[in-house]
Amino acid sequence: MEKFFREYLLTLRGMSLHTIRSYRDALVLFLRFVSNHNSRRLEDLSLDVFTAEHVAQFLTFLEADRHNGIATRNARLAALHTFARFLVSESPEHLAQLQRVLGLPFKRGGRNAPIEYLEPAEVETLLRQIDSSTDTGRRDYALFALMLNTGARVQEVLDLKLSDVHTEPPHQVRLHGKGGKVRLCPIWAATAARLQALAQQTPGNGITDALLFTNRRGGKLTRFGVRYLLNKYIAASAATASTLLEKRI
DNA sequence: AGTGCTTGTGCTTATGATTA
DNA sequence: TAATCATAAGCACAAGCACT
Repeated sequence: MEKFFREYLLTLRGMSLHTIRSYRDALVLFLRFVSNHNSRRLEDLSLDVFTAEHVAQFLTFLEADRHNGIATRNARLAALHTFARFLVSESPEHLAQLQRVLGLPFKRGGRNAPIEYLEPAEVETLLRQIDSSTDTGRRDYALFALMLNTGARVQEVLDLKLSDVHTEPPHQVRLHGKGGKVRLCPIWAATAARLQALAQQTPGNGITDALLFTNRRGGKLTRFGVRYLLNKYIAASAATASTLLEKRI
C-alpha cells in the first residue's frame, strides 16, 4: 500500500492529489469494513482479504448502510480496481484473485433531480444585498457578478491574477480550470469595468501576477470565504426573495 | 468580543477522458 | 455513441486565528 501511494500513484502515474486522497479514502473504508465484518484486527489483515467477495460485500455495504450514491460506489470501486491492477505487477502470484476483483462491474443509472438555476430576479436580489460603497462590497460585487457571468468554478475565479483579466475589448478572462487546462472566457463590458475597478484597489495593484480577489489580510481568498459571503448575502435576501432560501445555491 | 475569515477532516458527487 | 474508468471538486462542520 505504501508503494501504491508513494510511488505508483504519485511518482509513476503523476496523479492529482485529489485523486490520491480519494483512493486513500476508498482503501481506508474498505480495510475498516473487512476488519469489522471478519473480526480481524486492522493490523492483521493481509492481501488474502482483497477478494472479489469482500469487495462485493463492501460495495453493498456502501449503498445499504452508508447510503452512498451510485457515483460514489463506482468511485470507490474504481479506486480498488486501480489498486488491484497495481498489485498484479507487484504480486503476480495473486493474479487469479485480483482478476476476479477487476471483474466486478460498475453500476449504471441513478440519474437524480436536475440542477437548479437562479431566475434573473433572484440574481438581482442577491446582487442588491451587496453594499458597493466599501472596498469589500466592491470586491464581493465583482466576485459574484463574475461568477454569474462566466459560470466558472469557484477555484477558477479565486485563482485569477491581474494579468488574467483582459479589460480592453474583447473583454475576457483567462481561467485555469479542472485538469490543469486553461481557457478564455468572454465577460460583459460591465463586468470588465467592475474587475478593473477592483484591480485599482487591490493590494498588489501594479504587480501583474498579483491576485485579483484577496481577503482582508491581502492573502488569497478561498472557496470557504466565498461560501461564507454567499450565505451572508442569501440570508440578507430572505426578506425580499424567499425563493432564494428554498434553493440549493 | 465580534467579524471575517482559514484550516482541517471526513465525506460525496459531477465531470472529463479513454476505450470499446 | 455508449461503456468504462479517472479525476477534480463539491459540501458540512468544528475549531482556530488575526484584526479591529
